[in-house]
Amino acid sequence: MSIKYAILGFLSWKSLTGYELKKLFTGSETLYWSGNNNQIYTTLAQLYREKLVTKEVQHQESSPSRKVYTITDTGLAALKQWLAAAPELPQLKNSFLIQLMWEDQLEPDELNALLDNYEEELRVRLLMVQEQERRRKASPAATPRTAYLWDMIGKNWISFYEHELNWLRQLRQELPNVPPKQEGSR
Amino acid sequence: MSIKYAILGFLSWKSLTGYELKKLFTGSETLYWSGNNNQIYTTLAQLYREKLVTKEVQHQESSPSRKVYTITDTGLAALKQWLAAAPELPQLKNSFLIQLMWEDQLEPDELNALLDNYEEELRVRLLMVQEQERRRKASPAATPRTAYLWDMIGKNWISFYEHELNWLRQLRQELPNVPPKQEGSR
DNA sequence: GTTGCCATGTAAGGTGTTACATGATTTA
DNA sequence: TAAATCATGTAACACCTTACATGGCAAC
Repeated sequence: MSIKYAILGFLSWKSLTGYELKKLFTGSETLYWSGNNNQIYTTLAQLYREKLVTKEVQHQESSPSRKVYTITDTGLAALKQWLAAAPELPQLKNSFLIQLMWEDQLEPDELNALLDNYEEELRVRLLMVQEQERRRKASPAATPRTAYLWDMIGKNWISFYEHELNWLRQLRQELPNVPPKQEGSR
Repeated sequence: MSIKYAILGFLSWKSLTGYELKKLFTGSETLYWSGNNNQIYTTLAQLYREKLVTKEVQHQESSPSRKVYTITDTGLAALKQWLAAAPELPQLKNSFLIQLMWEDQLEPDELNALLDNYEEELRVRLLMVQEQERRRKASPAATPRTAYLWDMIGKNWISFYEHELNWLRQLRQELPNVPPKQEGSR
């Protein structure tokens, strides 16, 4: 349940509304919930129940009242404890690799179309992440250390996709040299 | 819902029981459900309802009767369609990167302990995956092409963890040169 | 006039994990 | 005598996504 701590993290910098948090999540690869407002609003309600945040309701004539959330001392303590807690390993789910496992059952041109498709999607995503990074770097960071860490997080993502692309290119280069499938080899 | 097609994939090679499938899933990084028998048994029931597989019950005196599942022609067609379908991008969830986002709030020695911990876990996992690969390569593959593809899938995983380790080492090398956090910089 | 921004939420459904339940046989 | 293997499954819960619902205001 790291969305809880991601929210506390942002609130440790400054008080925010659910909507502002949603915008911060949107367009971040790392915060993979990416603007899923359901989880943001329900998690905020949960944090409020657990007294890790306080809520200030700002009534407005027009449309819903803004709810500004502020982290409590208990919240800060909970955040700090999580920050120091044993990290989990990354969780990578790549259904493309599952497809590849039985790719032998496809015709060469079908496979080629599949690989084209995957390569194209990877390239588009890489460009998106690079663009995101460029924009993020433009906004100032709290400390040089934070700036460095966020840069490294961005690099992690960029090189993840670059790496996947390189792997794919190697595969596409070598595959024609591998004896093709035998017909009726089921 | 790719577990459905992963099961059909295995059944396209030979008929299997739920228990045998469970063993095939266990210890595969790619098949990330890794021995979650709940999903295997429920998915098999679903595949049976959808007539993508047939079931042969083998009664045994002692303990539950084995249920051997066989793929149908409809099942083979469904599998082939999925194999040719547009691949999804990999989905990477790395809560360690989320922790890093606010690591500024930790003391240098706490951060160091965290990085130690992550590096160690990565190294252990890398060894596990390499060992898995070594064992998998020992068992014969259906076709040279399948062998090649499975090798590439293994390489993808190994280099994923190697890559993450390299990134971490770079971070640990550069971090001491970055000005430390300012006290009370909340 | 349609799109986008502000701002909150609910409902439903899909996916995934962990624990529980049973019980015989084999291996250490 | 304890454990692992064979073999099936259920229950509860956690997590995540998508769609729905409302409605004013500003910009193009």
